[in-house]
Amino acid sequence: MNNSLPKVATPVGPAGTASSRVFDNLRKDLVGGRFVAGEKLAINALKEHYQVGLSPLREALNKLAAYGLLVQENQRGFRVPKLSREELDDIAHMRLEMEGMALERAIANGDSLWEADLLAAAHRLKRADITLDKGEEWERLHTQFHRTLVAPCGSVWLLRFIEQLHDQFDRYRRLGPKMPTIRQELDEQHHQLVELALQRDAKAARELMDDHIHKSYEVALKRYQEHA
Amino acid sequence: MNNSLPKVATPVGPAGTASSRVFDNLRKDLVGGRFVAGEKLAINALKEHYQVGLSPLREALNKLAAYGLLVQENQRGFRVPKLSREELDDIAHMRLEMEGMALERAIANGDSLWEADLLAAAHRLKRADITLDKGEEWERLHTQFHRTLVAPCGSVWLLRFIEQLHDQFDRYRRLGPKMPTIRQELDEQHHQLVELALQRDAKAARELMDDHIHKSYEVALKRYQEHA
DNA sequence: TTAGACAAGATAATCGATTTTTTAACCTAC
DNA sequence: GTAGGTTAAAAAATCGATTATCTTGTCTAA
Repeated sequence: MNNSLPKVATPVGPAGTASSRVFDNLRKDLVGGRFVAGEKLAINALKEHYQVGLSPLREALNKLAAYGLLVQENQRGFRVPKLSREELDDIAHMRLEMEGMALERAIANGDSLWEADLLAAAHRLKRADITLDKGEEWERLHTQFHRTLVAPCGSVWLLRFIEQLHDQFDRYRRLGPKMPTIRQELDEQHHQLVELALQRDAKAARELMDDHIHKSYEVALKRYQEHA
Repeated sequence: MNNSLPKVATPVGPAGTASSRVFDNLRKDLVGGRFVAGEKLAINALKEHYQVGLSPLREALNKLAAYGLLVQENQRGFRVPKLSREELDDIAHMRLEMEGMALERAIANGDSLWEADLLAAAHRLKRADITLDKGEEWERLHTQFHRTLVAPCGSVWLLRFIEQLHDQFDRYRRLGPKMPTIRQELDEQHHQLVELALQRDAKAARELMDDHIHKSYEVALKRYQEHA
């Protein structure tokens, strides 16, 4: 086969449409706390910032509103949702229920490929942590680790909800700077979770997951309270 | 006060923006089965059908995609999601977990205003059924009843997920024509649910809710299997 | 025949400009 | 001073047209 002129290529292109690109970037920035909660978005400024036209930008904003990372009010644009203690409690509580459920099911269903993925994800996460990266890459790997952990739970909708809750939770967790002490503790738990998962100890794994979410919750709460 | 020239009025107008109007209509039509699963949407045809311009229509489509009632593929538009036995099972299973949880919490939290709302919602639903309405109104009241039942569960996110699951579930349930026999049975359960809720019998209520969802699931499954 | 190339038509995505609505500032009458 | 009203500016929503991409049918060469 002659490959002098690769037909379509773009095998790992930076995604197709302007709309999807700005959606990804906005989502990252909203979750990462680069907007202040309650703020009204200045669409023209966003247009410049993300270097897109009005139409793709508005389409991205609409998607984010349906996803819950923005609030849309008829005729008066888009806002970043407010933060509240009540909502943080709600999100954490839902994470407890849903990730616990998902983890138990994943441990029941996961095959050996899953075990390998899990070890790999945990290892990548640990290395990124050692590297003391600026954080963005650690966040990506952290998300990926938790995603992998529950991936074989067997429910597409459960995974979808969990992902949504993570994004919401991270709006609180990522309000402030890193807290090295507790972070170490949480990192330790990641590895323990892998071990328990490999041992197929669903009960212990769920208890540890509960504790993990509890500790994360305390971090998020502290940051929320210290925030303003 | 002189009311010769009512200034702004529109106190209960048919919603503000073209985008939100077409979103509501499309959502209703998608849930009600007026599109065939897997179908690719012809945007120009929709523009005519819903009498809107391209921009508000696309914004609505984007929101519906983020919500899960449409699938968006880069550069090739929007499709109605396929139906599958696996997904129906998933949705039903998630409904069991989440509505059960919500009902228990609602029974723990609900006040006397809730009791009144619940009785009212159940009564309206029963009357609509007697009227043998074309169905659209019954559907609205049915949704409203289930929403009321779990409303005071205390979790905004749980309610949000349940609503999303209902929309998805209804894509299956509303595939075919009504089934009067089983419908009667399900209607009966609505009233029993109210009774158990008023008695604050969380355990029995949850069991009945499980059964209710199971029966609905069987209806939906049958319709899915008979469908094509 | 059939895989690949090509062109024409259809559709999706985006842009630039217009229309509509809200917001803010100012004014006036009580 | 303050409620109500007017208007100018700003912002949101929408439109009409353009650009980019995909799809389909046809043709050619092996």
